[in-house]
Amino acid sequence: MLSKKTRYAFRALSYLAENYGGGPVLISEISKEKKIPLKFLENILNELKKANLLESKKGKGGGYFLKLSPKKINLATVIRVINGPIALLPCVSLNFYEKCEDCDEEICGIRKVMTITRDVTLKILEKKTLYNIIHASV
Amino acid sequence: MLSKKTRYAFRALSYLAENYGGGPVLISEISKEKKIPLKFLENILNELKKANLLESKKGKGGGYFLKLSPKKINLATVIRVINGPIALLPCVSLNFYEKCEDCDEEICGIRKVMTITRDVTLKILEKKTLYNIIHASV
DNA sequence: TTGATATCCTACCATTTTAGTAGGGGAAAG
DNA sequence: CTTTCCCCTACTAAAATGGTAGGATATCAA
Repeated sequence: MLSKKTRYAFRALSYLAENYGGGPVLISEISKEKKIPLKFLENILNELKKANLLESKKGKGGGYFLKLSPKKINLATVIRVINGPIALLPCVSLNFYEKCEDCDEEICGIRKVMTITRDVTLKILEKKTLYNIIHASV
Repeated sequence: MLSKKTRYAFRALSYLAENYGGGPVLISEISKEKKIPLKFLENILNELKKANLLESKKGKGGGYFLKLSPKKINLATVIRVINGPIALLPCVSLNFYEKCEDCDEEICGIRKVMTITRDVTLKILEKKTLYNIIHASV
């Protein structure tokens, strides 16, 4: 399951996507509108910034805004930044790979299934973007 | 990601699947062969038993064995018993559903994507069984 | 019927992760 | 040079994870 933090991230990003092109948005505004604890949100937005999804501006008239168009930010990227691996096993993860002990990867049956699972999941999460989630009714 | 406990469960079940039809297998044997901490494994096998996947026999000649054929135990079931929900969000889970606050499910874009993701994942995990993972090379 | 064998059950515990909070520092605008 | 607002470090409570300990209970077999 995705952490609460990740769900907050999606909500915040949706809000920023809706305001894309409209200049910086205050943390406090997002916090209020999307009901996300302010200081926690501060943290989340900063991580997203470090991951190059957001940009920020300090001082008056400052705030956060999307660095890329909502169509160019896919859900897999967001999940990886805030939540971590998408694969169900470390030995199957593309971005967080870790070898598993006591297991021959060549013949491991679980690994094979989890690889397939990862692939179909990624096919969706990498294709769907912030644009898709704010225009879901279409 | 699946917990270590879930991975232990899969390893133990694979062993029991390989020994299917050969009578009860000792916890201590599985523990030794699959390098799983004994008391922790005890716990896991008991949960699987309560979920009707295993049967057990006490006393001499006792142990654990699969209640159903390896072809009838699918991976989704095992994951749900030991790990919990398969969906990425509670509001999208079939077996562990929980309503999310501040979200209209009818129009929630994230929910829509996560529903699709759940469906493709389940399609695989419900189809693949213990038989598949012990005969992966085929 | 008693002892050995093996699962069952309850409770505990250390470590890590999650979900925050607190408070000051530092850049930018005016 | 002050106000606004992001940036950064540190702390903390609660829950989840990954186990351990030890006795209760059922079964078999001599």
